[in-house]
Amino acid sequence: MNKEKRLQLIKEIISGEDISSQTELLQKLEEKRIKCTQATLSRNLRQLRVSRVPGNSGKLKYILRSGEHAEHIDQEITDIVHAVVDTVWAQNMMLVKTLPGYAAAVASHIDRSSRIEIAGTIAGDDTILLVPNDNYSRKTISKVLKQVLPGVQQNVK
Amino acid sequence: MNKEKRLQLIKEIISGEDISSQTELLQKLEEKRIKCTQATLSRNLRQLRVSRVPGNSGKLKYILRSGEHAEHIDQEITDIVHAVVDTVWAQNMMLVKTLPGYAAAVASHIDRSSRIEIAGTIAGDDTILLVPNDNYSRKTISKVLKQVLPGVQQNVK
DNA sequence: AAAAATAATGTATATTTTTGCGTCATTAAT
DNA sequence: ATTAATGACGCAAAAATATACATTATTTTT
Repeated sequence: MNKEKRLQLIKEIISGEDISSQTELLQKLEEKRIKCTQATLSRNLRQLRVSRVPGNSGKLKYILRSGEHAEHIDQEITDIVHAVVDTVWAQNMMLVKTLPGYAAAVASHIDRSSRIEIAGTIAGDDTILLVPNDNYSRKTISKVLKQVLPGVQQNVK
Repeated sequence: MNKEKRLQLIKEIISGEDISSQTELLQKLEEKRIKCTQATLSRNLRQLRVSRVPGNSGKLKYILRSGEHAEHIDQEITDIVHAVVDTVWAQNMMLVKTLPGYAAAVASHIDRSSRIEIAGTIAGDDTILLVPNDNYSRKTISKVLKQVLPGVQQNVK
């Protein structure tokens, strides 16, 4: 089982070419030796907030909602992560502290992960306010952030 | 037969409330004495570039695609209200999404209303976090915002 | 004004997506 | 170390959407 890898690949594929059905995406994944069922894809796409929109040609295609213009997340991850200094919970929201001037970059990175668990972020200079969507626990959010910002230590409680 | 009217109504309905299926939309239309079939809706939605996206709650909903907003971007915004793209509730706070770069201006506008119901706002580039004071309901806050930013459509639920 | 071309629509159906449920795996709690 | 809780997944069925085809309306051309 390698969900993370699959999610990453899904993002890459749909932002790289026009995919119009889950079955089609399934095949593309299979070419990369990643197998799952269409049902799983349906769930994954929701989690990534991928949506199917009428493209310019009129044909339907999948797009990353918040990451339309952005490139996929790649090697830079590790760099960005180093800017994170601390994470704190308050009022059911997470405060992510960064090195001065890095908040925007990290927030943008979080935004582009398009995770459904996150309602939105607001970045100042060295602090990010991360607002979870309703009904997601701190624990869940922490997990998500762990995926989005691998290696960052978190104070869950 | 009155396609134009129907298209207009579709836009109004889906931007005013959360609709999650064409059948549901069909019923809303019928309430307004506009009748057609699901097949026609499917075609109309494509024409309007409406798409179905996983909303914050995880549930699917129809939205008018960014083409609209994109047009706005080039234009000069005369009324600050027009910069507001969407409002979302999460964690008992309201997220006000704006066109890129407009959050500060809109937030400032909200602040200057000095409404007691609002504890404060924090603005990023295109998102405002509006923090209500304790013991004010979502509904109340929505009403306040309606007064402060007249004409902005809100999804209360 | 008739004919021809184009657009809109409904019906029935095909295609696609979503979901309830059972199972197995992973993680947390006792 | 067990047991409980959570998450991921496949399968199959349900739900939802898209479309081929036929028909009717609308517009354009002659």
